[in-house]
Amino acid sequence: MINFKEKIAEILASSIEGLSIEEIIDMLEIPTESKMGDYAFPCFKLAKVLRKAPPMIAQGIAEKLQGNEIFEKVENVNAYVNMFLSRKVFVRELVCAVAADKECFGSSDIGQNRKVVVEFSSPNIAKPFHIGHIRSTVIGNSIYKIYDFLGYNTVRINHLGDYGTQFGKMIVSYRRWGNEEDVTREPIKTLLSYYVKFHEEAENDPSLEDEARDVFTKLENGEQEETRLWQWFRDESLKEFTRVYQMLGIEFDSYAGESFYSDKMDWIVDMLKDAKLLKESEGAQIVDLEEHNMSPALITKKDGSTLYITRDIAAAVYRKNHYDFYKNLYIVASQQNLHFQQWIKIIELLGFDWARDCVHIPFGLVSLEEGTMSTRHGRVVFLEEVLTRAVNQTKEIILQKNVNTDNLDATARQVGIGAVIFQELSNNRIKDYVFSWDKVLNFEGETGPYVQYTHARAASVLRNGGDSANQIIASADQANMDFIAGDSAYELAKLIYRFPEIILDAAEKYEPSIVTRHIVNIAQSFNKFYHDEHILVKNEEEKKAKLLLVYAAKQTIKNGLALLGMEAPERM
RNA sequence: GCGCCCAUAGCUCAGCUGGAUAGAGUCGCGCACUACGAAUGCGAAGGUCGGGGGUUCGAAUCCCUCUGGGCGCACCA
Repeated sequence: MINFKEKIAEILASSIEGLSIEEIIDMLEIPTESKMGDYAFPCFKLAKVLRKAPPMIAQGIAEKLQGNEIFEKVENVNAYVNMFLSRKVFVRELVCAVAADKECFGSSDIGQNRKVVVEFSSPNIAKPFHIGHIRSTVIGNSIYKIYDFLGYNTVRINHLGDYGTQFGKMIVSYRRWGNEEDVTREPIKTLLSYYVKFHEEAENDPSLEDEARDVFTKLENGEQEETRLWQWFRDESLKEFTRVYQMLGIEFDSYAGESFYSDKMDWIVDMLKDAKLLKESEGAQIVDLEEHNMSPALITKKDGSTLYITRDIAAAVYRKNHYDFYKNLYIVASQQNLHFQQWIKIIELLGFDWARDCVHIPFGLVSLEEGTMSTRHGRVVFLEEVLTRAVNQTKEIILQKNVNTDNLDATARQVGIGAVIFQELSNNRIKDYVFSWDKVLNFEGETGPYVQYTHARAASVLRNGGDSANQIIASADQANMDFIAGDSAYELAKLIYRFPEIILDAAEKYEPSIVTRHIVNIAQSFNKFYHDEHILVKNEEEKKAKLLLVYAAKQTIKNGLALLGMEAPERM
């Protein structure tokens, strides 16, 4: 597909002295309103260099550009050179590109197969998968999809919270108050109850905390009985997590969690020691980060057992050795900002220049109307329940609307779960939000079902279009673009055209919501086009051209949804 | 106390590497199903961009400061 921005920059470069094409590309803007053109070039900055008033400069440039065949019109308004592309040229380019690329439209080989490790989801074993976990899970999955689409060689890692003192607590609690049957029957709920029980009891009997730490140390030393219990808890928990991942359609390449690094702790501690970074303080081993304006990082406790920062350092070094990553991404809550700053700094102090390739991608807090979520106090909303309710509601709506779907259950799943995913990816990830049933079960306005509905509607038009859509797509270049050069068709085409650059932007900023917002815009624009113009007209030539644009919109929405981890039903 | 983040329409949010009259959705109001799917579309209404300084031809956007809120700061993860 022609890069019009680049092309315009080339043309401009020949009529402006002293500016490179790259500089011009940076300066080119898309005007706030389309009546001001498709691209605009502001001339204010040139005033000093050229020693002329900006409007004069703009006037001069506009005159030089006049008559170039890719422009329909070029005018000078308020020191801006406003450029209107030839609609026919533009729309032909776009529609043919989508027809040729299909499910690859928007993809790229910019990644050159370089390795990108994405760590996401990473729930704690033996705790329920609640609405707070959805963020890392869904954002991470989307970032993985985006990088994959851009030609990177991606690795998805679920860094399970399957280690640490909490397992000491769990084991202590199980031995005192638990039994095997309950765990087997309902693993997570039961294990959670042990965890809660532990904390209740520990309030009156602080020695339990020491006992738990002691048990964890045994676990870390590989004692048989502790290891067996831990392994059992882990296996049972993973079964439940897998069920949620299946509902969400999410997979991982590795479940190497914290425990995976347990035998690499000495290695890391020695490495830190050799680098003279370790210091003893109150019986613990720390890395002093004062000169980097951070509090010290605790590497080992006074009893010698490790902390999660030790395991994160080990994980990073292991991943560099094992994957030789180009980028190592962590989709983890913003509460852990300091933790990441600390260990990435330690990696740097160890002399590893790849510290800069480790990126913490934080996101905001989810809370409930009652307050912060707390597993211990039972203030949680289970993710599985959210997904199930969304699916059930979708089913009701479909039955109400009496639409013919091939498979009610499958469609309700795609739409209901899609609604939850879409909402999660609608806002900037850094924002905190309060979970609300009303909001998550609302399917009108800027929602997942709205975008999927638009896709299904476009699919319906294509089905009703007569000639097979494939035939029309195959001969895209022969279409008469006059029929899709009207205002609403052109606006739609422009949005679709920007899809590839939107994905690049989303990747660069690690921000899936950029994709989400854009496909909402495409859906809105499509619906407007749909209302403004009759598509299935008698005139075959006109109908074919319009169907091509419908196809382009449908395919782009589908590709966009896929990047969010959502499906695009043909009917709903 | 120190550090990081957030503040834009009644509500939820875009826009933030400076550019033209600050945009959506939602709530409420008024319209449109005898064209291809009304989970839709159209219209009107809704703003001291938290306050105050500064930089600039130009600031929601950059800098300083204040206010309000969130998160974090040693043996949890």
